[in-house]
Amino acid sequence: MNNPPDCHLCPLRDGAKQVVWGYGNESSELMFVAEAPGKNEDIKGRPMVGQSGEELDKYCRDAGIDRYACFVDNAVKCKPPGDRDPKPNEIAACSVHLIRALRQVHPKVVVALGAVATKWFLGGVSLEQVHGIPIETDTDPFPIFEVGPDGVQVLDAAAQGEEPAPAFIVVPMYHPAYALRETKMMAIIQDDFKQLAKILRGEVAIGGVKDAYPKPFYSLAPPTIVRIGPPPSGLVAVDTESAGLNGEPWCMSFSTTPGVAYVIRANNKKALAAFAHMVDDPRVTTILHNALYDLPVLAKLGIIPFKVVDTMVGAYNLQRLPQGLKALVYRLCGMEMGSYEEVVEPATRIKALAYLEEVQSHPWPVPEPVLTWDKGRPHVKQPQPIEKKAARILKDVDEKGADPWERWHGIGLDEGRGMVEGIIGPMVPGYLADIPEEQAVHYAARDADATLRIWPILSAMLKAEGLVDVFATDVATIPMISDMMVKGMRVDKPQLASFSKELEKGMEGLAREISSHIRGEYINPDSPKQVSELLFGELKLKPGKKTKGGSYYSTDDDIIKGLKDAHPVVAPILKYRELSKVKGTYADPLQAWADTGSRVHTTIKMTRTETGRYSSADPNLQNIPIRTELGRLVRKAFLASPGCVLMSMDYSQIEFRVEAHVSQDANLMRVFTEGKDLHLATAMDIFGLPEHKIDDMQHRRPAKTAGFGTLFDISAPALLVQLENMGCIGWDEVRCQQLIDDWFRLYPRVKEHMQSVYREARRYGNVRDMFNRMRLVPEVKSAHNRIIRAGERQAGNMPAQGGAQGIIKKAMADLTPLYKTLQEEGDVCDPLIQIHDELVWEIGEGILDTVVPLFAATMESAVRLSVPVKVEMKVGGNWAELHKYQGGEK
DNA sequence: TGTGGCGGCGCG
DNA sequence: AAAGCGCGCCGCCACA
Repeated sequence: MNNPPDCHLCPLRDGAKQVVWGYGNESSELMFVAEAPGKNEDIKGRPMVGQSGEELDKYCRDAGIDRYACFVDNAVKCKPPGDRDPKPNEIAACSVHLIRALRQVHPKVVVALGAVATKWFLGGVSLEQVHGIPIETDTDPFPIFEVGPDGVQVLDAAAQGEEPAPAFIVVPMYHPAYALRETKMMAIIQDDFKQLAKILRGEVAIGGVKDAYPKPFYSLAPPTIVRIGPPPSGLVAVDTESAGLNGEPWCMSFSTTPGVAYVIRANNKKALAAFAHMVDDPRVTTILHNALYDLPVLAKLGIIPFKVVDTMVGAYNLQRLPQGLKALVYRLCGMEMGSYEEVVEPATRIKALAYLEEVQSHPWPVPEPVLTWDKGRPHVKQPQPIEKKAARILKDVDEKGADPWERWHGIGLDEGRGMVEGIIGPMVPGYLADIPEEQAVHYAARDADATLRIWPILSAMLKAEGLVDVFATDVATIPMISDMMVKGMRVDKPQLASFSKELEKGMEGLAREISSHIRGEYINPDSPKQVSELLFGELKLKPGKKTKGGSYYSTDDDIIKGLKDAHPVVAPILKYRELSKVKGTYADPLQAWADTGSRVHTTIKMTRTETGRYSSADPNLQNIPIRTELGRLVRKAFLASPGCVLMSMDYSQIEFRVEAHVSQDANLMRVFTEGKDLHLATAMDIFGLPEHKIDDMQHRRPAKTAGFGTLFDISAPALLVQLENMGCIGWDEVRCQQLIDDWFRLYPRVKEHMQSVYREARRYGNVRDMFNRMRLVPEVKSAHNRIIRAGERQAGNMPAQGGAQGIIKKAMADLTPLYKTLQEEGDVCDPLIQIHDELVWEIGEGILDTVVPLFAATMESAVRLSVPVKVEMKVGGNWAELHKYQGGEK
């Protein structure tokens, strides 16, 4: 390669040790182009030789590709400082070198590793959409250039008498370095390398899947729609679009034939009624993409489908597909979709500007000064008046083309935006209603078309992967999950408000107490860094581990709890943290989340976790405090409605029961069939003591902790930390290791089962739980031991966590017709939230005697295991004070 | 001024 | 050498 001796085309060279030129076989048909050198590359002068280089090697080897027979280069040849992304001007300046390499090597296939390289070759495409898809470049994408004193000059190739650069195939991929951070991405990269091998063998169509219906027909539904009958296929894909402040439905769209879709406007009552009748039919399956969003909207339109499937859930079950409709349908059907934001953007912009003009033209109250912290000292800051902020945004829109919507929402609610929105209402985005109807109809219809087209493909993939039952179970829980979100949980707003005040007072007192212990210096107890400098710097206390970043010593609870006796400042710091957490995460936000009826509505995500669990967000109702007295005061503010009680149904020891079932360990199974307390029985056995000699702290708690640890493959040092934390005395690493060994000696098949799961993971790169739910563990095929071990632990935990989820999901499906029937009969029986092994309900007092035994029996018989399944039922007026249900209560 | 990573911590 | 699974959210702080 005729590289220049050095290069100063951009400022990056000044901070780099050397220019890292492309390297390798210059007559290779395959070339890799990554982003920029990192630390290792900068030292060694070769591209992709650090950790991500090793990762690249491994993926290549596993796919049968010889990386060392290839040419490897970067889009940018000098290491950016601090490993930041290279800037556009740096990339542009460095292009001359990449073009030279491409012309010299003239590869047939170029792998673009990462977003920067992909953008260089293909422009602004989404990697989520196009990764692994071979795309042909233009005939001669690379101009001849000349580097002169004025910079880079592009010359006309033909005029220079040069041959045009030969066309080649670009395969965009995620960068291995990204996979090292987000190890789940390894699955996608590994798949793409397998795909690359096929591309090299000429087995893959260039450009990906072709859109089979490039000229679709989308339209407002004709008047004859009122006579619509069930489609011959029994399949109808449906989507909804909302507009207006309260998310009022604007239309729904449907498709029963690929490439054809219709839109029914929300005001077309007759057509909606006809459609509602059509889908309320056992012969018709309604296909939705993200049913949890659409079902409540459809309900508002009077449409309650008889049978629903969800393509987003299908994509989730398959694990290696994008969940967004746009990327999904591009990859599966080659169909291109405009984004909603793009479609409504012009309207959003117009409305935002008008809003900001109004804000700017009013005088607003001067904001109160805010107390902040600056280098450990309190500091009073005078926030900018909100009308000034609005003016600033308008100016930036004019001068820099800023996005007015984004900028306004970048202002914190407590920075004036909340006040303004309280008075003139929030800024309203553009809706489909605000753009020309033809465009709106096209956009809305296309989603239904896309959903219909992906369904048969997903359906076949689910079948091929043995995931039909898993999918069916997930889909069967949709109605209950949807109801939970719509119903919400009742909170006592005044109680939360006064609690917050008390917490604030408490925090002030603690902050004073903390500062009284140090030499006139203030610290912000909310700052881990300042706390660390105080404890381990000024006070010279004995530090534990460093933080992950390594810049200072960790101050987490586990570490500094043990320092309470070493210095009196430690205790108030920990207490302050507890108060701060409760106030900032629960007491304050929950008030704000509550609707006018004092109910908080969470968003439950069915497609988020690796193990099949649900997650809850905005607000998260799955992590309301329970373990400390103070935290329970938050829980106490969750109330039952008048005439109702809260009911909690909790699977007892469900993960261990699942483990007993899947491992078939005789001892573990006996514990449960004989109805014993697992951890007590374990402690008696391990310590060789009769029950009356078992001490909780000395025996049962260690056995319990070790037991839970085995499900995660805990290490002896980690177990030691746990035990010491709980106040168990006399443990060391050796004894902890012994305890773990003893646990497994007592339940030997559990260990064998875990090891067989590791083998399964290493062999297939994925593991299945007892319901055949699949979890990918691409980590086991990493080049790095630490990551492989983490992958194995994740794999080992999947059968228990996934299995437990499978059981409660089946129970939820079984309970759905029961509670729906009660509701139809006029009773109050509402599911509120699922917390992994627990369901919380709001139940009319009068029907408790019916509901408790019926629901308990339903949950306990949802699946048949080799051991009994037990449920604990508790009721009460608030969520903190539940008691075992005895029956016969009022 | 706005953003994202990190430390820390709430739950199962 | 590091050595615990699964989540979401808060405040701080470095950085652009």
